[in-house]
Amino acid sequence: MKALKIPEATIVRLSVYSRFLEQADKRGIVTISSGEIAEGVGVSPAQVRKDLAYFGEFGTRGVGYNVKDLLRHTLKILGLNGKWSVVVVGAGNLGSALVSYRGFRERGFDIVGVFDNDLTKIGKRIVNLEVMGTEKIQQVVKEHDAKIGIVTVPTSVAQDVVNLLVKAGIRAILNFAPTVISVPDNVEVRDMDLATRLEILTFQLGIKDS
Amino acid sequence: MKALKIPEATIVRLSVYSRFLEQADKRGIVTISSGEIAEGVGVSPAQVRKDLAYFGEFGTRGVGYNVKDLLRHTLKILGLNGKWSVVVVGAGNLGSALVSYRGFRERGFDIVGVFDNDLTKIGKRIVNLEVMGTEKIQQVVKEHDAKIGIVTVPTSVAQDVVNLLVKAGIRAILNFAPTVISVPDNVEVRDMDLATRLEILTFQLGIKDS
DNA sequence: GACTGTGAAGCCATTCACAGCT
DNA sequence: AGCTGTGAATGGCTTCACAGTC
Repeated sequence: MKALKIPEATIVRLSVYSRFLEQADKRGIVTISSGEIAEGVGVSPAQVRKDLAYFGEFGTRGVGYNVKDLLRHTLKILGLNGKWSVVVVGAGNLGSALVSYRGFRERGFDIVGVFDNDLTKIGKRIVNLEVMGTEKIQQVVKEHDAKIGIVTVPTSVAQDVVNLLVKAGIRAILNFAPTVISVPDNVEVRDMDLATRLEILTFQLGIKDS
Repeated sequence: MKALKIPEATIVRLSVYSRFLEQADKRGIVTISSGEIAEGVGVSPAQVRKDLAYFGEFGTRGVGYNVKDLLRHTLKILGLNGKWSVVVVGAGNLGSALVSYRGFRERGFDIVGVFDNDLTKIGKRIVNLEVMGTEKIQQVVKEHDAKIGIVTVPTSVAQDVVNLLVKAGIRAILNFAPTVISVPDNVEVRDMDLATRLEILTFQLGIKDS
């Protein structure tokens, strides 16, 4: 594979394109141009073409892109041609909400285990899953060959939980704890701190009103 | 104010620094260097200094930064010297979890209203708030002078909800719906699509295993 | 000696503009 | 004529390296 470095922003946009294409496909649209995609998702046409060009030539000059075809390609690129088993650690409000979040299933993410160390939570049912103690992480990860973990525990135990996930063989972590965690080089982490996202907004509001 | 353009990545890091500084302050650390901050949050020392330099000279050459002082400055820059009233639209699992999420309160975000149009949800209590119909948005936003809205409704109604928020005078929106929404130029939007975040990870996993 | 603040350099992502195909 | 694919130009963020200060 051409291992040329791809900007992360390109991947984020690809995810957006793929959802836009799903909608277009549902509406029965067969062919679409970079300009129409750009218009729909709020970027420039050149950006759309450049993003796609990292991965191949999917369009026809003078015509545009075949919607179904391009959709299939984008999903494939994102690794969404198949199911991913995911485990969630932290069965509080946020963790529970993520377990029942439909948007994950729609994109091929299957949550196969929820863990917590709070005895009042263990045994509780969330959708069709029973909350387990963290000592079961290893077993469940192996059993389902899960590669992705979601962390929604408090800051104080986030690193411990991450260590358990890494030891169990998890390769990618989505971290909701508002703290920086360390992992070996072969594990990917993305932080998703909710308060930080609001703080970007308050910063912007502060600038405008001054 | 010097309206020099600040990279958004700088703001995100500033949020991270401020939390790191809170921890350092709690541990009784009085003075800290850019190198120590960098080490703690996983960026380069030069990056830390450059980020801070956008906003002033907060350190002492040969010494470093006073922790309490720098913490106060970073919070101020982020607009966190005070409370922000926030409304949430969408009282499903995710919306409910966000209403009870402590990380918001800790950073000065006060959720003052939860709305939904699902009759089975209206009247339900989430923490200390009663879910209201969306026709009450205008009134609640005015009453609390809320400037920030969080959207956790399905894609199909996201744009309608955003329109209501904008009409009510909301100035900044955190959008969890996996679709692109449009707003006037004077309203800030940040998208926080949860599946997209996982897709960045699956893309990375795909690259590595090929 | 240690560490900040900053201009300059380097690097990466986006935009431009046009050649190439239908 | 219309639209893609892409090298070149631009713009912006990060890193470097050092002058300035304690």
